[in-house]
Amino acid sequence: MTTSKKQYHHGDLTKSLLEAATLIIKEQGVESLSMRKLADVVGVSRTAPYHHFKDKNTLLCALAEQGFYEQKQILSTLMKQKHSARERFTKYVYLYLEYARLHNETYDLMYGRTIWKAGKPNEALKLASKRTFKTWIEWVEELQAQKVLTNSNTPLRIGQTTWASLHGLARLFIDGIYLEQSELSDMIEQMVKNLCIDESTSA
Amino acid sequence: MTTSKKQYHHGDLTKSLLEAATLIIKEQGVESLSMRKLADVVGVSRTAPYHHFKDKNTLLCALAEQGFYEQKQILSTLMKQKHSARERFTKYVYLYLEYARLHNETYDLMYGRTIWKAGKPNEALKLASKRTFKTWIEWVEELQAQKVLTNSNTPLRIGQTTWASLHGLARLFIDGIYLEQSELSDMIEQMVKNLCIDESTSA
DNA sequence: CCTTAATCTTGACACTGTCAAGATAGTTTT
DNA sequence: AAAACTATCTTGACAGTGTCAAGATTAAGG
Repeated sequence: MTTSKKQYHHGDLTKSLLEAATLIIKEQGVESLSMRKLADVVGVSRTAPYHHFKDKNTLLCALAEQGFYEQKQILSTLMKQKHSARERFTKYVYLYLEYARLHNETYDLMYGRTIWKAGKPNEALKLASKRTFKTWIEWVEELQAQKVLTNSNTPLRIGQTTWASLHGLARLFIDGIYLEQSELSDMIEQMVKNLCIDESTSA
Repeated sequence: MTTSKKQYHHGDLTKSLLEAATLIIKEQGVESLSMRKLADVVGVSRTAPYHHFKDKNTLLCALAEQGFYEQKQILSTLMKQKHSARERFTKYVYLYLEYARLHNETYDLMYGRTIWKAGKPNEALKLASKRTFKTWIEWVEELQAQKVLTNSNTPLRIGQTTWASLHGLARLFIDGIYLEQSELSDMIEQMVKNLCIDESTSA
């Protein structure tokens, strides 16, 4: 697909594998990604991928890792925007759910049990997730100072519970439990109301 | 295990399978439950279970279904208790997370993608989940009337978002992302604050 | 007692992850 | 340029999975 078919050496298999895997999970779901099919798609023998990823789990970790970079990017961008703090937070909630919806299979790898419970997360993955989380907590601290999020607890705790709420909403949608896509934005609005300090107080 | 070893007919295989499966997922996780191992544990040939459950998926649906009955039980019990509405709600949040923690593998089947996305949920399962959800929404309506939950939206919407928040917290714990069990009750308290109307208002 | 229906078993197939050993092709050293 | 080395890829194999088709065994009903 990438280069001519009959090369013994592929060129950059690692990269090709990640790209193909990303595409497969997006179109067919994580559960139908197999090392063998992946190898076949890339045009290489069944075990070739094992010279680039120790495990299937390691491959999945790499995919999840990418997701964390993207998500951290979203965060950083939003933190630096003009607009009011409250507007930016609201926008973030929208973006968070949009990310989850658009990259739902990656999202599942990032926060699902496939890696975090069953398989064991990579060191690289742990690091990436920690960094993203840290960025989030820093923003929460700002948002507390700006009277968008409550001050009734530490940034860590508020960050955890707020994120948990977003995560829950995301999961219900991407796991196919809330099906009505049309109700999503309504729920988001309500969620924001739950999470933020009453608007009249901050104004 | 249940009866003497050499019976050709097992007695009540359906029941034995469910019991054994429940035990296996509790001790080893859903992902390491296989039809063949299950059959072996119960002392029967590999394909015998297929005369009682069309699919592996169907078996899993049955397990999830049981979970919904238990959860509805918790709900109903709590709705009828004395105490103030707010106390009961707080208690429910604790119980919800306790259930998720104690039966984390069942919880995953109930609300996870294994069934709802990958496999297809049973009719029986859909019904059970709908009933439980309906009970929940009814209670939310009461709680709104009693000024515990906000009135700023319909019972359905408030029920959805509130539940999403609980679900998110539950998931982060059972999927092994928040690991500190000690922080749980602190998070629960904060979550309740987020979800409920300010205490001073309702008093 | 003999038929019928319920229940369970054996064999088989296609698929999975992964290991060990060998093949191939660039790279480096002599 | 020849030889040694190393990175990369392949073939073969094994144990495990879900599940189907066909046959064996036993309980229940007439």
